[in-house]
Amino acid sequence: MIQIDYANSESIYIQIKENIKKLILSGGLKPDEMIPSVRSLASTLAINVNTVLRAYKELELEGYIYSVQGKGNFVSGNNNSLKEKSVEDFKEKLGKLVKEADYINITLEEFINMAKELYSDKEER
Amino acid sequence: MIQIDYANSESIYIQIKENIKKLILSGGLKPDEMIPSVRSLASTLAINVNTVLRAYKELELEGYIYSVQGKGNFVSGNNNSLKEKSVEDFKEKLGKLVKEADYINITLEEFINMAKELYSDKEER
Amino acid sequence: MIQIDYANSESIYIQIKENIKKLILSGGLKPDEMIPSVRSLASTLAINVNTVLRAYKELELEGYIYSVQGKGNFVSGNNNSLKEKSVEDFKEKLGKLVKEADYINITLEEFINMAKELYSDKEER
Amino acid sequence: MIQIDYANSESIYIQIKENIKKLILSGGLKPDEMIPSVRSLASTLAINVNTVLRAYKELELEGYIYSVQGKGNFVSGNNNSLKEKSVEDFKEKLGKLVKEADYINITLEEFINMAKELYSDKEER
DNA sequence: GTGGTCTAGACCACC
DNA sequence: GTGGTCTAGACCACT
Repeated sequence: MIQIDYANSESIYIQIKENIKKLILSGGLKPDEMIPSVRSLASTLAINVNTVLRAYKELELEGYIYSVQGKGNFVSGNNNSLKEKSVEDFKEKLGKLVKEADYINITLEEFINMAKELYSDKEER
Repeated sequence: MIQIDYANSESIYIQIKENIKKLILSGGLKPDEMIPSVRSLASTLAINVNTVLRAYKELELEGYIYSVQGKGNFVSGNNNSLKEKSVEDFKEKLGKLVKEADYINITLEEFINMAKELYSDKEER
Repeated sequence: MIQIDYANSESIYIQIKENIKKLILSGGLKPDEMIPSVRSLASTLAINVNTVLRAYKELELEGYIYSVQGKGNFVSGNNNSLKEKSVEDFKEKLGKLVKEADYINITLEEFINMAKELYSDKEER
Repeated sequence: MIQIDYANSESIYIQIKENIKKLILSGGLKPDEMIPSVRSLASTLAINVNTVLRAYKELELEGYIYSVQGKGNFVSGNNNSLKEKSVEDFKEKLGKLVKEADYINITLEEFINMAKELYSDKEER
């Protein structure tokens, strides 16, 4: 369910955060569903408990999950505001990429064609 | 010519690297043109010589520039392979973004519309 | 495990790099094995932390190792592409040496004889 | 006759030295033949006079050339001892390469085959 | 504990 | 003047 790539330069807690965010936004984790306990996830991934704790704490601060003392951590219910925020984040990233495309002289047409290709690549899978 | 954003979380030497890469790829710096000396750039940006040196060293390792003892640092000549590499890097980033779009249910049409908007934003500037 | 020759004109960080490259290519260091921490190696060799850091950073850029924040530096997994690259590098060096042999009128036979001698020297050791 | 590669990490005066050494050892420059004057070579290569001076001074120290005040620099006559020395240097380099071949598991057969190939490549040219 | 960034300053080699 | 190496030490982030 959650995977860590040690060769990735991103720190472990960030990878956990991103992983869970994606699961929530894609619907893999439903509202009020329980996510793995800090200790079980730490032992599954063979990492330190503190690392998982930090990821969960930040997810809570950002509104993705809520924690219930003595019971566990659960997916937050108000998905809509989260989606909006993530769409905005996405647009910002797209904006940066468009700027970058400009530097290496990639036209809008080329950009769209690449995107189409990559989209259809996914569907074939 | 080169600017540093201290509010940016990227480290200084990475910002210098990216800055110069873009200048080279966009044609702002021509092959065999000399780039600012480590000392002059360091004093202009009010940073340490070693920080600039580090950025330049990595640019050299990646093939963007070459350095001549006692003379300075110069833009590398083989621009074509660099462009190819940067287009590939770009495609990889686009691929990641497309995956992300999938998580938040952004369709190809929506994606393309956003891209078009962002492209025209640029032209208006 | 790693040794520095101060009489050698090569700089310290280059010697560390070459040393570790050889250990990885010869199999002395296995994939995903941890290499000495920057601080421990620095104190063992009685050199500055930054010098080790620099060697490790370049090894990472060249794909020989990967670094994990807070954990350490580890041998990269994709040994095959590294071996290919090192064989190519080797061929290039051999090519230069053959050219040089030409300048001083060393024939192919003489060249091969020298090589045979040097190879058997090794085995006797 | 003499060429400088600015993208080469070797310093310019070393490149000039090596270039002239090769010309002498290969017979391109005969004993007592005059080599280009410091000033003419400097202007031909568009480099500083001091750089050429340094190269010539070292070549003189190593016995490859001799200089006559007011007349110029000339190829040394005692080629034999120079050849011997260069053969020894060559053997040392070959020794290092053989060691390196060992690290990446290149056998004597493979080594010889590569050398043969590279030798015949030359002849075809 | 681990790695990563930056500074200040020294010293060397090359042009 | 140019780049390159190394040191010592500070401070930060991550596990």
